[in-house]
Amino acid sequence: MKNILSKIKIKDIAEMAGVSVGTVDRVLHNRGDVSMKSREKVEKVLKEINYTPNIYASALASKKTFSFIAVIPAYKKGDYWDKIEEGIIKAARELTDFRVKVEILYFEQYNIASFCKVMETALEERPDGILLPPSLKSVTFEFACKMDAAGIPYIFIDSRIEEAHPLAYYGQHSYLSGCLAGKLMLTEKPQTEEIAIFSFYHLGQVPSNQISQRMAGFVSHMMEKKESCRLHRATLELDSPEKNEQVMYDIFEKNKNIEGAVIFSSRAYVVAEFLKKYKLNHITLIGYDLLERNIASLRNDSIAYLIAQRPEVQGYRGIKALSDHLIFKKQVETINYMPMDILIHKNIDFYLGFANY
Amino acid sequence: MKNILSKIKIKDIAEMAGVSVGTVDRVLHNRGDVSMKSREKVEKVLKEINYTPNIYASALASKKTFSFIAVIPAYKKGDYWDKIEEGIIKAARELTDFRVKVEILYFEQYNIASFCKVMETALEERPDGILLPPSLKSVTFEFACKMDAAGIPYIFIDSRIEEAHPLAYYGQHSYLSGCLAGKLMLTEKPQTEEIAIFSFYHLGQVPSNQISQRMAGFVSHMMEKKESCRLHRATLELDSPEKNEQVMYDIFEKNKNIEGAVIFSSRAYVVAEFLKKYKLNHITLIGYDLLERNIASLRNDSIAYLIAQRPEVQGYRGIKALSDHLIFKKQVETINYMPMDILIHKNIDFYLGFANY
DNA sequence: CACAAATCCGTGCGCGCACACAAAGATAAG
DNA sequence: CTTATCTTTGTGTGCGCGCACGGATTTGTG
Repeated sequence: MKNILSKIKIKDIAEMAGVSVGTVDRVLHNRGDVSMKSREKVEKVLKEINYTPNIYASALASKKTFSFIAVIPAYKKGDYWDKIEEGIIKAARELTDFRVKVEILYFEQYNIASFCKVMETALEERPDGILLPPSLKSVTFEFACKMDAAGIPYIFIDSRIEEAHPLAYYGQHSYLSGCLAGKLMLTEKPQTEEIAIFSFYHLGQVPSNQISQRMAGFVSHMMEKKESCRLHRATLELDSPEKNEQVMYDIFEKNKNIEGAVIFSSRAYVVAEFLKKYKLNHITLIGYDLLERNIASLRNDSIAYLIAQRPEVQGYRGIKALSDHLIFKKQVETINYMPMDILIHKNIDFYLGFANY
Repeated sequence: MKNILSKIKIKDIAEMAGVSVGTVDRVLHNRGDVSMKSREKVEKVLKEINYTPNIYASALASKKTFSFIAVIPAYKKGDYWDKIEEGIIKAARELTDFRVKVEILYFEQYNIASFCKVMETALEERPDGILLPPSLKSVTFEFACKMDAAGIPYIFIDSRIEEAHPLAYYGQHSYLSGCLAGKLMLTEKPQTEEIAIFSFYHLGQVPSNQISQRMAGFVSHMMEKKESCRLHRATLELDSPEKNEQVMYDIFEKNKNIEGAVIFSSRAYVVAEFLKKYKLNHITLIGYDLLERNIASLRNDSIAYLIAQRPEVQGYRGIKALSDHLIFKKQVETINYMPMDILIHKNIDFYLGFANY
């Protein structure tokens, strides 16, 4: 009864194989200096039993230290990246007893020069692993190659670059999340013939793959299921509330038949707050991500659906993937699409009240 | 730079306080035999620094062993309880190095005598913690009292009994998940005036709180939002496919205007497969839980929505709550409602492809 | 055949902690 | 002041493992 609890340990293996623990250790970590005969004896035993080392004892005894670097955009509180960082920090805490240090470096979002600079410093530190969201494809790919060359495993979060070879990717399937938005729109407004699509854009900014792919998915779904539907596109700007208000006013004024609106960035609240202000509550708005202002708008019904992608889990699992690979020698799955969580007024509270880790 | 990695240890505290490690240990675990003077010295240091013990070293050194018992219904593969057990086993694996043994005992679902018998044996084993889904209220409450008296912490999963005092509860808010079903139904079929509600029932069975509360939530939502809507209730039986088919045939034949159907148990596939067979694809069906046959029906569009509640997470967190409480001395949240995940054809694959732990 | 070099292997220490045990100090009783 | 008793404190051992060092065995060389 009791010995269910005590796992097989190296000492047991040594006895079974008729060698010393040192030899078993050398075989397990195959660091040489073992004769064929002993190696075979040990390997035979290993094949028979199912040895799983006590990773805690192992970490305790190990003198190796690890340093990971997470490179993410500087963010404001309540932002999408805030959640990502939350997950990174949670993972970091759990790993301190394994001698892992996680450093977070920030770059200016949409600014490619800033991204490059931060990545350079990250590489200079020669960390054991790096976590980053891809930026401009060509540039990111260059860094990916450098990391490959330096033998530094790296994790992509948020979005993905096909050409690179990260240890793992954690993020949404952007295109299909766009289709999902389309599907939700048609469920909510099966009859509608006109829909508004808003994008944020700023001159000189790096466009987001993520967002353009969502849009592509949405458009393709609409084309397929309701070809007759007209899509009105409009562009908003960061930090230009008056201008944005004008843009929205124009589009909704000119096209009274619009019954639905979508916004593929995480700033749906900009549109939501406009709809609220002008009491356009016949318009179904669909957005992405659980920013605080988005949630508020979901609660007051100016947003109908939010599609979420568990950013905190992306950060958490990203870091964990590095430690699984480097420390615990576990196989890690390469492509990890996040669930596309559908949040509405009715279920948001339970979602928020729950830690997704 | 490097010493960020090395945390404060007991030895450090001992030096700072000018006592030996033994004394610090005695203060930390307050097991007496410490003079006021030394205690104060140590506590002063503890207040200044933020000591977090290395739980792995601690577990390694500790001679304590723990035994948990999980009491769950016997299930068939692919069932809801299969997922729960999956989570329990995952947690158990992670805890073996902490000298935790988890034993799973099965009772016959809906059979109160069987439940009692299994609970008796569980109690006789005097485990350190018990995890169980409440059965009949009065009976479960009695066992709860016994466990309280014996000082055995217990976890409720799946559903909840207000009167008892479990260490924690993990499960859905049944009533509100019923409301959610109502909301989804009205989104999908805003015009419908007739809806069918199916229940499973068997003579002598213990009725499920879970299910009746979901129904209550659904009905109340419909009453509030669309009073005119007529709800047709019908009862199905386990293992009576022909009889069930007759019941369904009758209800849909007699009420040609029915455009929606709901089923609050996890066996939506029974209705779904009927709808598929008779090509009643104008009927929107809403069900619960990701049984394999439900998923198949979601994929072939005979189920429109499935509401899921992360059963594997319930099992996992339930066991983890016991170890958090008993071993790691962490505070555990008492009421933990699971997110109400909304699954449709478009997002099911990503949900299934992802481990929710 | 002696001795050096190379290969192989066992032992011992320490990671941070829990816990037992013995030592030392304080107090009481004679 | 001595001895017995109780209180308080320090030290030592081992949990399972990684790792280094030194010893044992084999092989090679003159």
